[in-house]
Amino acid sequence: MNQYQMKKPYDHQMEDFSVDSFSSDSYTETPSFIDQSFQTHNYCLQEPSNIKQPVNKKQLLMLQTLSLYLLVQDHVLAERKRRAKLAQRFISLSSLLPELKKMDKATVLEDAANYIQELQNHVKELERKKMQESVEESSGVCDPEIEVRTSGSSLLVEIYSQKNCISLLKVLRETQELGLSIISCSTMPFAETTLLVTIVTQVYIDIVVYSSS
Amino acid sequence: MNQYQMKKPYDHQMEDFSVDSFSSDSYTETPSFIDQSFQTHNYCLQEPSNIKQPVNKKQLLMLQTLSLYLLVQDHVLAERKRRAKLAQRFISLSSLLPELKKMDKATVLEDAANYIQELQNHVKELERKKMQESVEESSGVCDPEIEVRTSGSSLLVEIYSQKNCISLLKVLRETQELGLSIISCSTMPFAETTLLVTIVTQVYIDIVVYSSS
DNA sequence: AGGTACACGTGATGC
DNA sequence: TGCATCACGTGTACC
Repeated sequence: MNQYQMKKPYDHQMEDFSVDSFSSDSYTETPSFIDQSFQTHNYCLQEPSNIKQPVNKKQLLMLQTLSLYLLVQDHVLAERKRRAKLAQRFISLSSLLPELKKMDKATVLEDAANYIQELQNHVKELERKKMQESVEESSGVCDPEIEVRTSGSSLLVEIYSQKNCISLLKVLRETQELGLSIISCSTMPFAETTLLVTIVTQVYIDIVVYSSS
Repeated sequence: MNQYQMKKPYDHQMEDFSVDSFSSDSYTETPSFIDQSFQTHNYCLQEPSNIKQPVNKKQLLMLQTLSLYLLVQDHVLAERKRRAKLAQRFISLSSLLPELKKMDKATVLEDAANYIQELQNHVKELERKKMQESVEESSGVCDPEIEVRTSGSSLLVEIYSQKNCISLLKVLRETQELGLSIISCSTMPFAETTLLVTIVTQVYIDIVVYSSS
């Protein structure tokens, strides 16, 4: 799964990038002059009278070399951290891809791109269907003209729906929830595309009927 | 957009990786011994009598060095090709990501992973809704019990639908397309979740009615 | 100026 | 055996 972390060409690729772990690499092992430099530094601290003595050319060169070395090591460390981050991201990304056989970096990138496009198309398709459905539905729900006539406690509701499918059961259930007892309900098709719904109800509790639209 | 191709640290990062374009890099420019080796080789070809002469140690060393050099150059070229491929894939991938500000490799990888997860969740959500809708719909379309009674040229159809929304208009339209003249159609809710549809029709042409329960 | 990111050439490793 | 891939240290550029 995580081949990115398994290769250890120089035998010093550690999780924490500890400098102490360097051993077999001639490029990165601590040069011999380091110890000498540190010893010189300690010596100066131990004998304050010598601090203001101008360091000789050899010592100066060593100090310069040391600071350069430390700078370079910093650079090496930073680069190593960056690579580790990239490797980790590669692993995370590849773990999201389906049917992943080769764990190539190139393959991971390519498959990720293909997979994203595939998902985008899928989403687009699904949302297209969803959209047209909701358009159909909302135009069916919002459009109908509703006419109400009363006579005593009786109520005549006429719904004139333009679209294919209004949720008749929902309408009837909501009617009942309003405290209206349904006496009869008839539906008739009209002009091939519209539906006339006629509901006769009886008010059996005291309510106020709000006309919306 | 394509920062991956813009950095030219050694001033020899070319699109076609032409070796001729190498100029300022001490690591990759053709060493001085190359010309000598080629001259030696040409000399041997021009004077066949000298071919079987054992080459001296210096010439042998040069030839060995040359072949090694060519091998190394092959390696360099292959690695360069690989890097170019990776960079290209990075560009392709990043071009698919929305709202991409930083074009970091690390950022591209992270954003790609996040985007994929986002899309996956989106698809999952959409398909969940789709699924439950189609389940509702199909159970509403397939479940209803239908009872038909005839009396002369009259037809009484009773549809007992379990679910929320059957496409009543569709049923009525198809009824008419079967050559049935609709006399009346009444719908009544029943037990809060079901709908009883009663259709009275008259057969006005000679047809054969198939029962597709 | 220091930090971040990159491409490079190189040696190593696995098929 | 080549060939492809990798991680590494390094030099460089941009902010």
